[in-house]
Amino acid sequence: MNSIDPDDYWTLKTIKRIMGKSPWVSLSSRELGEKLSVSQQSASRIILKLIDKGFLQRKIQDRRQNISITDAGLDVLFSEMNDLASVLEIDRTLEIHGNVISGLGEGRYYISRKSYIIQFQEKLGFIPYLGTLNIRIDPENEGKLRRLRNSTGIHIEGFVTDDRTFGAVKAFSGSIGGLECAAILPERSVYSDVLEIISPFYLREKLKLTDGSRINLAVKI
Amino acid sequence: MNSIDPDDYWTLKTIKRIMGKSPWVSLSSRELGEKLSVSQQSASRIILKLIDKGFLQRKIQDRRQNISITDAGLDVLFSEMNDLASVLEIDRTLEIHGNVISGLGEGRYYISRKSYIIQFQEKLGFIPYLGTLNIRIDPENEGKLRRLRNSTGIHIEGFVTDDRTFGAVKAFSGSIGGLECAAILPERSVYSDVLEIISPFYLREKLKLTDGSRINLAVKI
DNA sequence: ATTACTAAGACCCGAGTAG
DNA sequence: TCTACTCGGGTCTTAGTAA
Repeated sequence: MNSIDPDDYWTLKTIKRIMGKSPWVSLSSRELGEKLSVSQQSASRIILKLIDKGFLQRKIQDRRQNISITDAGLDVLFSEMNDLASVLEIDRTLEIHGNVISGLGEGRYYISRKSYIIQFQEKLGFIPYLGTLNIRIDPENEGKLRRLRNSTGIHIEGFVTDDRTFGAVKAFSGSIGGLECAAILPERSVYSDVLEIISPFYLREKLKLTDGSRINLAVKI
Repeated sequence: MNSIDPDDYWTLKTIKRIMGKSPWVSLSSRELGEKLSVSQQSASRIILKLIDKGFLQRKIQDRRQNISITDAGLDVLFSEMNDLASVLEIDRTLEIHGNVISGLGEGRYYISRKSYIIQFQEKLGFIPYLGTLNIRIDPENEGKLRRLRNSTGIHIEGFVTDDRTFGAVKAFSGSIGGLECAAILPERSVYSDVLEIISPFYLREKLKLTDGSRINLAVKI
Protein backbone atom coordinates (compact mmCIF):
# COMPACT_ATOMS: atom_id res chain seq x y z
CA MET A 1 0.00 0.00 0.00
CA ASN A 2 2.35 2.67 1.21
CA SER A 3 5.27 2.01 -1.09
CA ILE A 4 6.48 5.08 -2.90
CA ASP A 5 8.23 4.97 -6.24
CA PRO A 6 11.44 6.99 -5.79
CA ASP A 7 11.08 8.44 -9.28
CA ASP A 8 7.54 9.65 -8.57
CA TYR A 9 8.73 11.21 -5.34
CA TRP A 10 11.62 12.94 -7.02
CA THR A 11 9.52 14.36 -9.83
CA LEU A 12 6.73 15.52 -7.53
CA LYS A 13 9.24 17.24 -5.26
CA THR A 14 10.77 19.00 -8.25
CA ILE A 15 7.37 20.14 -9.51
CA LYS A 16 6.34 21.26 -6.04
CA ARG A 17 9.51 23.31 -5.77
CA ILE A 18 8.67 25.05 -9.04
CA MET A 19 5.07 25.64 -7.98
CA GLY A 20 5.67 27.11 -4.56
CA LYS A 21 2.30 28.03 -3.13
CA SER A 22 0.41 28.44 -6.39
CA PRO A 23 -2.07 25.66 -7.10
CA TRP A 24 -1.40 25.63 -10.85
CA VAL A 25 1.77 26.22 -12.80
CA SER A 26 2.48 26.53 -16.49
CA LEU A 27 5.23 23.98 -17.02
CA SER A 28 6.38 22.67 -20.38
CA SER A 29 7.86 19.23 -20.69
CA ARG A 30 11.08 20.84 -21.86
CA GLU A 31 11.34 22.92 -18.68
CA LEU A 32 10.61 19.94 -16.48
CA GLY A 33 13.11 17.89 -18.44
CA GLU A 34 15.80 20.44 -17.70
CA LYS A 35 15.04 20.41 -13.97
CA LEU A 36 15.13 16.63 -13.90
CA SER A 37 18.11 16.35 -16.28
CA VAL A 38 16.18 14.25 -18.76
CA SER A 39 14.98 14.91 -22.29
CA GLN A 40 11.76 16.69 -23.21
CA GLN A 41 10.42 13.33 -24.37
CA SER A 42 11.10 11.62 -21.07
CA ALA A 43 9.61 14.50 -19.12
CA SER A 44 6.49 14.19 -21.25
CA ARG A 45 6.25 10.47 -20.54
CA ILE A 46 6.82 11.05 -16.82
CA ILE A 47 4.03 13.60 -16.67
CA LEU A 48 1.65 11.21 -18.41
CA LYS A 49 2.57 8.47 -15.95
CA LEU A 50 1.96 10.72 -12.93
CA ILE A 51 -1.40 11.85 -14.34
CA ASP A 52 -2.28 8.21 -14.86
CA LYS A 53 -1.41 7.45 -11.24
CA GLY A 54 -3.57 10.34 -10.05
CA PHE A 55 -0.71 12.44 -8.69
CA LEU A 56 -1.00 15.26 -11.22
CA GLN A 57 -3.80 17.09 -12.96
CA ARG A 58 -3.43 18.95 -16.20
CA LYS A 59 -5.17 21.51 -18.39
CA ILE A 60 -3.89 22.04 -21.90
CA GLN A 61 -4.51 25.41 -23.51
CA ASP A 62 -3.03 26.38 -26.85
CA ARG A 63 -0.64 23.44 -26.77
CA ARG A 64 0.73 24.56 -23.42
CA GLN A 65 0.02 22.59 -20.27
CA ASN A 66 -0.88 23.87 -16.82
CA ILE A 67 -0.10 21.42 -14.08
CA SER A 68 -1.38 20.93 -10.56
CA ILE A 69 -0.44 18.41 -7.89
CA THR A 70 -3.42 16.48 -6.52
CA ASP A 71 -3.97 15.66 -2.85
CA ALA A 72 -2.77 12.15 -3.60
CA GLY A 73 0.39 13.65 -5.07
CA LEU A 74 0.98 15.78 -1.99
CA ASP A 75 0.44 12.64 0.10
CA VAL A 76 3.49 11.15 -1.61
CA LEU A 77 5.61 14.11 -0.49
CA PHE A 78 4.31 14.27 3.05
CA SER A 79 4.61 10.49 3.49
CA GLU A 80 8.20 10.70 2.40
CA MET A 81 8.76 13.54 4.85
CA ASN A 82 7.35 11.40 7.65
CA ASP A 83 9.32 8.37 6.60
CA LEU A 84 12.58 10.28 6.45
CA ALA A 85 11.92 12.01 9.77
CA SER A 86 11.21 8.63 11.32
CA VAL A 87 14.37 7.04 9.87
CA LEU A 88 16.46 9.97 11.12
CA GLU A 89 14.59 9.92 14.43
CA ILE A 90 13.79 13.60 14.47
CA ASP A 91 10.57 15.52 14.65
CA ARG A 92 8.38 13.17 16.62
CA THR A 93 5.95 15.82 17.81
CA LEU A 94 3.74 18.18 15.85
CA GLU A 95 2.28 21.34 17.37
CA ILE A 96 -0.91 22.21 15.60
CA HIS A 97 -2.99 25.32 16.16
CA GLY A 98 -6.66 25.90 15.46
CA ASN A 99 -10.04 26.99 16.70
CA VAL A 100 -12.78 25.08 18.46
CA ILE A 101 -15.85 24.63 16.29
CA SER A 102 -19.12 22.89 17.04
CA GLY A 103 -19.52 19.44 15.56
CA LEU A 104 -22.72 17.83 14.39
CA GLY A 105 -22.82 15.43 17.30
CA GLU A 106 -21.82 12.75 14.82
CA GLY A 107 -18.47 12.24 16.48
CA ARG A 108 -20.20 11.43 19.74
CA TYR A 109 -22.24 8.72 18.03
CA TYR A 110 -19.20 7.15 16.40
CA ILE A 111 -16.88 6.98 19.34
CA SER A 112 -19.62 5.60 21.59
CA ARG A 113 -19.60 2.31 19.66
CA LYS A 114 -18.47 -0.39 22.05
CA SER A 115 -15.84 -1.85 19.66
CA TYR A 116 -14.12 1.51 19.38
CA ILE A 117 -14.32 2.20 23.13
CA ILE A 118 -12.70 -1.12 23.99
CA GLN A 119 -9.83 -0.39 21.63
CA PHE A 120 -9.37 3.14 22.93
CA GLN A 121 -9.02 1.70 26.42
CA GLU A 122 -6.56 -0.97 25.24
CA LYS A 123 -4.46 1.07 22.87
CA LEU A 124 -4.66 4.62 24.19
CA GLY A 125 -5.05 3.77 27.87
CA PHE A 126 -8.19 5.75 28.51
CA ILE A 127 -11.93 5.59 28.05
CA PRO A 128 -12.94 8.78 26.29
CA TYR A 129 -15.52 11.26 27.41
CA LEU A 130 -18.44 10.53 25.09
CA GLY A 131 -18.05 13.38 22.69
CA THR A 132 -15.43 14.82 20.37
CA LEU A 133 -13.85 18.22 20.35
CA ASN A 134 -13.74 19.51 16.79
CA ILE A 135 -10.91 21.80 15.83
CA ARG A 136 -10.60 23.74 12.60
CA ILE A 137 -6.89 23.81 11.84
CA ASP A 138 -5.24 27.09 10.88
CA PRO A 139 -4.47 27.24 7.16
CA GLU A 140 -0.79 27.83 7.99
CA ASN A 141 -0.77 24.43 9.68
CA GLU A 142 -2.05 22.63 6.61
CA GLY A 143 1.36 21.05 6.12
CA LYS A 144 1.38 19.60 9.61
CA LEU A 145 -2.12 18.27 9.11
CA ARG A 146 -0.99 16.58 5.92
CA ARG A 147 1.92 15.01 7.77
CA LEU A 148 -0.52 13.72 10.37
CA ARG A 149 -2.77 12.23 7.70
CA ASN A 150 0.20 10.48 6.17
CA SER A 151 1.42 9.04 9.46
CA THR A 152 0.46 5.55 10.47
CA GLY A 153 -0.66 6.29 14.02
CA ILE A 154 -2.26 3.76 16.35
CA HIS A 155 -4.48 1.43 14.43
CA ILE A 156 -8.10 1.11 15.60
CA GLU A 157 -9.97 -1.72 13.83
CA GLY A 158 -13.21 -1.07 12.03
CA PHE A 159 -16.20 -3.39 12.40
CA VAL A 160 -19.56 -4.22 10.91
CA THR A 161 -23.00 -4.11 12.57
CA ASP A 162 -26.37 -5.20 11.16
CA ASP A 163 -27.00 -1.69 9.87
CA ARG A 164 -23.70 -0.49 8.64
CA THR A 165 -19.92 -0.48 8.51
CA PHE A 166 -17.66 1.44 10.85
CA GLY A 167 -14.32 2.06 9.16
CA ALA A 168 -10.86 1.65 10.63
CA VAL A 169 -9.48 4.81 12.20
CA LYS A 170 -6.08 5.86 13.44
CA ALA A 171 -5.31 7.65 16.67
CA PHE A 172 -2.43 9.91 17.70
CA SER A 173 -1.67 10.46 21.39
CA GLY A 174 -1.28 14.04 22.38
CA SER A 175 -2.24 16.77 24.75
CA ILE A 176 -4.17 20.02 24.85
CA GLY A 177 -3.50 22.50 27.60
CA GLY A 178 -1.63 19.82 29.53
CA LEU A 179 -4.52 17.37 29.40
CA GLU A 180 -4.20 13.96 27.78
CA CYS A 181 -6.07 13.49 24.53
CA ALA A 182 -5.88 11.84 21.12
CA ALA A 183 -6.58 12.97 17.58
CA ILE A 184 -8.76 10.57 15.63
CA LEU A 185 -8.67 10.30 11.83
CA PRO A 186 -10.24 7.89 9.39
CA GLU A 187 -7.58 5.52 8.11
CA ARG A 188 -8.66 6.29 4.56
CA SER A 189 -7.46 9.81 3.83
CA VAL A 190 -10.16 12.46 4.02
CA TYR A 191 -8.96 15.91 3.13
CA SER A 192 -10.69 18.05 5.72
CA ASP A 193 -9.29 20.86 7.83
CA VAL A 194 -11.21 19.68 10.88
CA LEU A 195 -9.59 17.43 13.43
CA GLU A 196 -11.58 15.40 15.97
CA ILE A 197 -10.16 15.07 19.46
CA ILE A 198 -11.10 12.61 22.17
CA SER A 199 -9.95 12.75 25.78
CA PRO A 200 -10.71 11.17 29.13
CA PHE A 201 -11.80 14.67 30.14
CA TYR A 202 -14.65 16.84 29.00
CA LEU A 203 -12.28 19.36 27.49
CA ARG A 204 -14.84 22.07 26.80
CA GLU A 205 -15.55 22.28 30.52
CA LYS A 206 -12.08 21.59 31.91
CA LEU A 207 -10.43 24.16 29.66
CA LYS A 208 -13.43 26.50 29.53
CA LEU A 209 -13.59 26.31 25.76
CA THR A 210 -16.32 27.76 23.59
CA ASP A 211 -16.71 27.89 19.83
CA GLY A 212 -13.87 29.93 18.43
CA SER A 213 -11.47 29.32 21.34
CA ARG A 214 -7.82 29.06 20.32
CA ILE A 215 -6.31 25.61 20.74
CA ASN A 216 -2.72 24.36 20.77
CA LEU A 217 -2.59 20.65 20.18
CA ALA A 218 0.59 18.61 20.52
CA VAL A 219 0.56 15.15 18.95
CA LYS A 220 3.14 12.38 18.71
CA ILE A 221 3.64 10.90 15.25
CA MET B 1 27.73 20.65 -5.79
CA ASN B 2 24.67 19.85 -3.77
CA SER B 3 22.88 17.61 -6.22
CA ILE B 4 21.78 14.32 -4.77
CA ASP B 5 21.30 11.19 -6.83
CA PRO B 6 17.80 9.92 -6.02
CA ASP B 7 19.02 6.33 -6.10
CA ASP B 8 21.79 7.07 -3.62
CA TYR B 9 19.30 8.79 -1.36
CA TRP B 10 16.86 5.92 -1.53
CA THR B 11 19.47 3.27 -0.80
CA LEU B 12 21.03 5.23 2.07
CA LYS B 13 17.60 5.77 3.62
CA THR B 14 16.89 2.06 3.38
CA ILE B 15 20.21 1.15 4.95
CA LYS B 16 19.77 3.76 7.68
CA ARG B 17 16.35 2.30 8.49
CA ILE B 18 17.91 -1.15 8.87
CA MET B 19 20.74 0.21 11.02
CA GLY B 20 18.72 2.27 13.45
CA LYS B 21 21.17 3.71 15.95
CA SER B 22 23.93 1.16 15.58
CA PRO B 23 27.00 2.45 13.78
CA TRP B 24 27.68 -0.84 11.99
CA VAL B 25 25.34 -3.46 10.63
CA SER B 26 25.90 -6.86 9.15
CA LEU B 27 24.05 -6.63 5.85
CA SER B 28 24.43 -9.07 2.97
CA SER B 29 23.83 -7.95 -0.57
CA ARG B 30 20.95 -10.41 -0.74
CA GLU B 31 19.22 -8.80 2.25
CA LEU B 32 19.71 -5.32 0.88
CA GLY B 33 18.47 -6.53 -2.50
CA GLU B 34 15.25 -7.71 -0.91
CA LYS B 35 14.66 -4.38 0.85
CA LEU B 36 15.28 -2.49 -2.38
CA SER B 37 13.41 -5.00 -4.57
CA VAL B 38 16.45 -5.67 -6.71
CA SER B 39 18.66 -8.71 -7.20
CA GLN B 40 21.61 -9.65 -5.03
CA GLN B 41 23.84 -8.69 -7.96
CA SER B 42 22.39 -5.23 -8.27
CA ALA B 43 22.56 -4.66 -4.52
CA SER B 44 26.22 -5.64 -4.63
CA ARG B 45 26.85 -3.19 -7.44
CA ILE B 46 24.97 -0.45 -5.59
CA ILE B 47 27.01 -0.97 -2.43
CA LEU B 48 30.25 -0.75 -4.39
CA LYS B 49 29.06 2.47 -6.00
CA LEU B 50 28.18 4.03 -2.65
CA ILE B 51 31.53 3.01 -1.16
CA ASP B 52 33.22 4.54 -4.17
CA LYS B 53 31.33 7.78 -3.60
CA GLY B 54 32.36 7.79 0.06
CA PHE B 55 28.85 7.33 1.45
CA LEU B 56 29.45 3.86 2.89
CA GLN B 57 32.28 2.09 4.67
CA ARG B 58 32.68 -1.63 4.79
CA LYS B 59 34.55 -4.35 6.62
CA ILE B 60 34.49 -7.85 5.19
CA GLN B 61 35.02 -10.71 7.60
CA ASP B 62 34.63 -14.34 6.56
CA ARG B 63 32.99 -13.29 3.31
CA ARG B 64 30.31 -11.34 5.18
CA GLN B 65 30.22 -7.58 5.05
CA ASN B 66 29.63 -5.12 7.86
CA ILE B 67 28.42 -1.78 6.64
CA SER B 68 28.47 1.71 8.11
CA ILE B 69 27.18 5.00 6.76
CA THR B 70 29.83 7.73 6.68
CA ASP B 71 29.24 11.33 7.70
CA ALA B 72 29.09 12.18 4.00
CA GLY B 73 26.38 9.55 3.62
CA LEU B 74 24.38 10.98 6.51
CA ASP B 75 24.78 14.39 4.89
CA VAL B 76 22.85 13.06 1.91
CA LEU B 77 19.94 12.10 4.15
CA PHE B 78 19.91 15.29 6.20
CA SER B 79 20.24 17.46 3.08
CA GLU B 80 17.27 15.70 1.59
CA MET B 81 15.36 16.24 4.83
CA ASN B 82 16.13 19.96 4.65
CA ASP B 83 15.30 20.16 0.98
CA LEU B 84 11.97 18.44 1.43
CA ALA B 85 11.09 20.51 4.49
CA SER B 86 11.91 23.63 2.52
CA VAL B 87 9.85 22.57 -0.50
CA LEU B 88 6.90 21.76 1.78
CA GLU B 89 7.51 24.94 3.73
CA ILE B 90 7.48 23.31 7.13
CA ASP B 91 9.97 23.17 9.95
CA ARG B 92 11.77 26.45 9.51
CA THR B 93 13.05 26.63 13.09
CA LEU B 94 15.29 24.26 15.00
CA GLU B 95 15.47 24.27 18.80
CA ILE B 96 18.84 23.02 19.86
CA HIS B 97 19.94 22.35 23.44
CA GLY B 98 23.42 22.22 24.87
CA ASN B 99 25.90 23.43 27.45
CA VAL B 100 28.19 26.40 27.48
CA ILE B 101 31.85 25.43 27.24
CA SER B 102 34.94 27.58 27.20
CA GLY B 103 36.50 28.12 23.82
CA LEU B 104 40.16 28.60 23.06
CA GLY B 105 39.75 32.26 22.25
CA GLU B 106 40.21 31.30 18.63
CA GLY B 107 36.68 32.27 17.73
CA ARG B 108 37.33 35.76 18.96
CA TYR B 109 40.31 36.06 16.66
CA TYR B 110 38.40 34.85 13.62
CA ILE B 111 35.28 36.95 13.93
CA SER B 112 37.34 40.08 14.63
CA ARG B 113 38.62 40.08 11.03
CA LYS B 114 37.30 43.20 9.34
CA SER B 115 36.00 41.38 6.25
CA TYR B 116 33.85 39.12 8.40
CA ILE B 117 32.60 41.97 10.58
CA ILE B 118 31.48 44.02 7.58
CA GLN B 119 29.51 41.08 6.25
CA PHE B 120 27.94 40.35 9.65
CA GLN B 121 26.71 43.93 9.73
CA GLU B 122 25.39 43.76 6.16
CA LYS B 123 23.85 40.32 6.19
CA LEU B 124 22.88 39.73 9.82
CA GLY B 125 22.15 43.31 10.75
CA PHE B 126 24.45 43.52 13.75
CA ILE B 127 28.07 43.97 14.69
CA PRO B 128 28.95 41.11 16.99
CA TYR B 129 30.46 41.37 20.43
CA LEU B 130 34.08 40.37 19.84
CA GLY B 131 33.95 36.84 21.12
CA THR B 132 32.05 33.65 20.49
CA LEU B 133 29.93 31.62 22.84
CA ASN B 134 30.77 27.96 22.41
CA ILE B 135 28.03 25.43 22.99
CA ARG B 136 28.46 21.69 23.21
CA ILE B 137 25.29 20.26 21.69
CA ASP B 138 23.44 17.48 23.51
CA PRO B 139 23.98 14.11 21.82
CA GLU B 140 20.18 13.77 21.43
CA ASN B 141 20.27 16.87 19.26
CA GLU B 142 22.85 15.44 16.90
CA GLY B 143 20.19 15.10 14.20
CA LYS B 144 19.27 18.77 14.42
CA LEU B 145 22.93 19.73 14.26
CA ARG B 146 23.31 17.63 11.13
CA ARG B 147 20.33 19.39 9.59
CA LEU B 148 21.94 22.71 10.39
CA ARG B 149 25.22 21.65 8.80
CA ASN B 150 23.36 20.63 5.68
CA SER B 151 21.41 23.86 5.40
CA THR B 152 22.65 26.64 3.20
CA GLY B 153 22.31 29.51 5.67
CA ILE B 154 23.50 33.03 5.04
CA HIS B 155 26.68 33.02 3.02
CA ILE B 156 29.67 34.89 4.46
CA GLU B 157 32.54 35.18 1.98
CA GLY B 158 36.01 34.01 2.85
CA PHE B 159 39.10 36.06 2.07
CA VAL B 160 42.87 35.91 1.90
CA THR B 161 45.44 37.95 3.83
CA ASP B 162 49.22 38.01 3.49
CA ASP B 163 49.56 35.31 6.13
CA ARG B 164 46.69 32.97 5.52
CA THR B 165 43.26 32.10 4.17
CA PHE B 166 40.01 32.67 5.99
CA GLY B 167 37.37 30.27 4.70
CA ALA B 168 33.77 31.01 3.78
CA VAL B 169 31.35 30.47 6.65
CA LYS B 170 27.59 30.33 6.89
CA ALA B 171 25.43 32.01 9.50
CA PHE B 172 21.99 31.18 10.86
CA SER B 173 19.93 33.87 12.58
CA GLY B 174 18.50 32.84 15.90
CA SER B 175 18.03 33.69 19.52
CA ILE B 176 19.13 32.56 22.96
CA GLY B 177 17.06 33.53 25.96
CA GLY B 178 15.24 36.11 23.85
CA LEU B 179 18.45 37.78 22.72
CA GLU B 180 19.39 38.02 19.05
CA CYS B 181 22.30 35.91 17.94
CA ALA B 182 23.60 33.81 15.06
CA ALA B 183 25.22 30.41 14.79
CA ILE B 184 28.38 30.38 12.68
CA LEU B 185 29.62 27.30 10.86
CA PRO B 186 32.38 26.75 8.34
CA GLU B 187 30.84 26.29 4.91
CA ARG B 188 32.90 23.17 4.45
CA SER B 189 31.34 20.55 6.73
CA VAL B 190 33.22 19.96 9.96
CA TYR B 191 31.73 17.24 12.09
CA SER B 192 32.01 18.72 15.57
CA ASP B 193 29.43 18.82 18.33
CA VAL B 194 30.40 22.36 19.27
CA LEU B 195 28.51 25.32 17.85
CA GLU B 196 29.88 28.87 17.86
CA ILE B 197 27.45 31.68 18.57
CA ILE B 198 27.89 35.38 17.92
CA SER B 199 25.59 38.12 19.13
CA PRO B 200 25.46 41.89 19.43
CA PHE B 201 25.41 41.23 23.20
CA TYR B 202 28.00 39.78 25.53
CA LEU B 203 25.82 36.77 26.21
CA ARG B 204 27.86 35.39 29.10
CA GLU B 205 27.21 38.55 31.07
CA LYS B 206 23.68 39.37 29.87
CA LEU B 207 22.40 35.86 30.57
CA LYS B 208 24.74 35.19 33.50
CA LEU B 209 26.22 32.13 31.83
CA THR B 210 29.16 30.13 33.09
CA ASP B 211 30.79 26.99 31.76
CA GLY B 212 28.23 24.21 31.94
CA SER B 213 25.17 26.49 31.82
CA ARG B 214 22.21 25.01 29.95
CA ILE B 215 21.37 26.76 26.69
CA ASN B 216 18.33 26.66 24.45
CA LEU B 217 19.15 27.99 21.03
CA ALA B 218 16.50 28.63 18.36
CA VAL B 219 17.76 29.03 14.80
CA LYS B 220 16.03 29.64 11.49
CA ILE B 221 17.03 27.36 8.63
C1' DA C 1 5.95 27.22 -29.89
C1' DT C 2 3.98 23.10 -27.94
C1' DT C 3 2.98 17.52 -26.81
C1' DA C 4 3.96 12.94 -27.64
C1' DC C 5 4.44 8.87 -31.03
C1' DT C 6 7.84 5.56 -33.04
C1' DA C 7 12.04 3.34 -33.54
C1' DA C 8 16.74 2.50 -32.45
C1' DG C 9 20.27 2.32 -29.44
C1' DA C 10 22.27 2.85 -24.73
C1' DC C 11 22.17 1.26 -20.45
C1' DC C 12 20.90 -1.37 -16.75
C1' DC C 13 19.48 -5.72 -14.54
C1' DG C 14 19.93 -10.29 -13.23
C1' DA C 15 21.20 -15.30 -14.46
C1' DG C 16 25.15 -17.95 -14.37
C1' DT C 17 29.11 -18.67 -12.15
C1' DA C 18 33.99 -18.10 -10.10
C1' DG C 19 36.63 -17.45 -6.07
C1' DT D 1 27.16 -19.63 2.29
C1' DC D 2 29.30 -15.05 0.89
C1' DT D 3 30.77 -11.12 -2.96
C1' DA D 4 31.02 -9.72 -7.47
C1' DC D 5 32.43 -10.62 -12.44
C1' DT D 6 30.68 -11.33 -17.37
C1' DC D 7 27.31 -11.12 -20.74
C1' DG D 8 22.86 -11.59 -22.90
C1' DG D 9 18.33 -9.78 -22.91
C1' DG D 10 15.04 -6.51 -21.80
C1' DT D 11 13.88 -1.88 -20.40
C1' DC D 12 14.17 2.79 -20.76
C1' DT D 13 15.88 6.94 -22.97
C1' DT D 14 16.22 9.95 -26.58
C1' DA D 15 16.51 11.50 -31.56
C1' DG D 16 13.49 12.32 -35.23
C1' DT D 17 9.30 13.90 -36.36
C1' DA D 18 4.09 14.55 -36.76
C1' DA D 19 0.25 17.24 -35.35
